Amino acid sequence: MPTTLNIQAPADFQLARDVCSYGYFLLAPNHWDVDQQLMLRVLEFDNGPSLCRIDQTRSKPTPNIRARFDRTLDRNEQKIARAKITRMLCLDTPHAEIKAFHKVDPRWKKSGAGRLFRSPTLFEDVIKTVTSCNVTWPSTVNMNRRLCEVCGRKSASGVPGFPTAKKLARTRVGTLRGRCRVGYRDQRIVDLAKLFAKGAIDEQWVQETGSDDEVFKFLVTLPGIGPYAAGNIMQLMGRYSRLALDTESVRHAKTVLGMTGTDNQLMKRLKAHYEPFGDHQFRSYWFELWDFYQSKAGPATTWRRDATASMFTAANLQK
DNA sequence: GGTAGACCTGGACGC
DNA sequence: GCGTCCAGGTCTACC
Repeated sequence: MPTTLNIQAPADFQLARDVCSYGYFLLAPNHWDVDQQLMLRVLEFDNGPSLCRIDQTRSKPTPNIRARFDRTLDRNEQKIARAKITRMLCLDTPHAEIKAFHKVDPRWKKSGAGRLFRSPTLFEDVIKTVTSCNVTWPSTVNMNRRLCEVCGRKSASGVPGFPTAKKLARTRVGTLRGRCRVGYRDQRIVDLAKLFAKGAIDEQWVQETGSDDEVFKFLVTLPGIGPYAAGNIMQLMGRYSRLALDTESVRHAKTVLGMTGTDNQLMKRLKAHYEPFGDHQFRSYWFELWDFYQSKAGPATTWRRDATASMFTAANLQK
């Protein structure tokens, strides 16, 4: 009998708002079902992947997350599934932390925004970040779809998941370039996968115990990870004290914040602008950017994965 | 420490 | 439909 898990969420958690809060919810193998307002994706286990449907029941006093799988999970798999879903949905971010953010930046108190969607594993977040560098959004969408189709294992339902570090560490660079169309990122992806697969990255230190400064310095030593990617990976680990500045930030500075100057000057002004938000500055920056996107394309909860590739071309954002 | 150029893909545009 | 241009972050070489 297929497994169903119930996971208690923090009192302020809202599935639609908190899933549709960061672009990775649109990248394969994630699939936001707009009509049913639920998340579908394959989760990876040692015994094989399983397609999971995640929705929310409004039980009291706190809402429940319901995860329905396409096969039976054993006890160990259930424990792993809970941990992965908790990471994706930031269920371990307590209401108190969100309230602290809203105290620093009250603009988001009414909507309750504060959690940012992420992947079930740090490895997937790192690879997704590499596929978002030096490329426009449609290419990022395609790279992730192809990585899953070419290298991911299929669940009982026939839907592929995201490839594991072990799998990508053994994948030929020619396959990544030729079939997944990742371009020059091929070798960097394999090198990163090898580091994760052999345990050369202390995930507990990176995610929990290291200081923000130490972790940032470490991340920029990894292949394919520069200052932007490191800042982005930091926020995906729940470390919001740094910005991840790219050309989108420059556009935001000009069009939304009304700043002027050269790109270098704008980067410095952006840092100064968000400095007062302290440990929450990435959140403040990101929800401003997210608001802009939603003003262009409607509520993120209505975005369909396959349509966003054309919605977020540079030309459309300039309009 | 700062800067220039290469890396690769795919969208936009002109013909 | 084809060819060309350009955007995008990281890395390396060079000053």
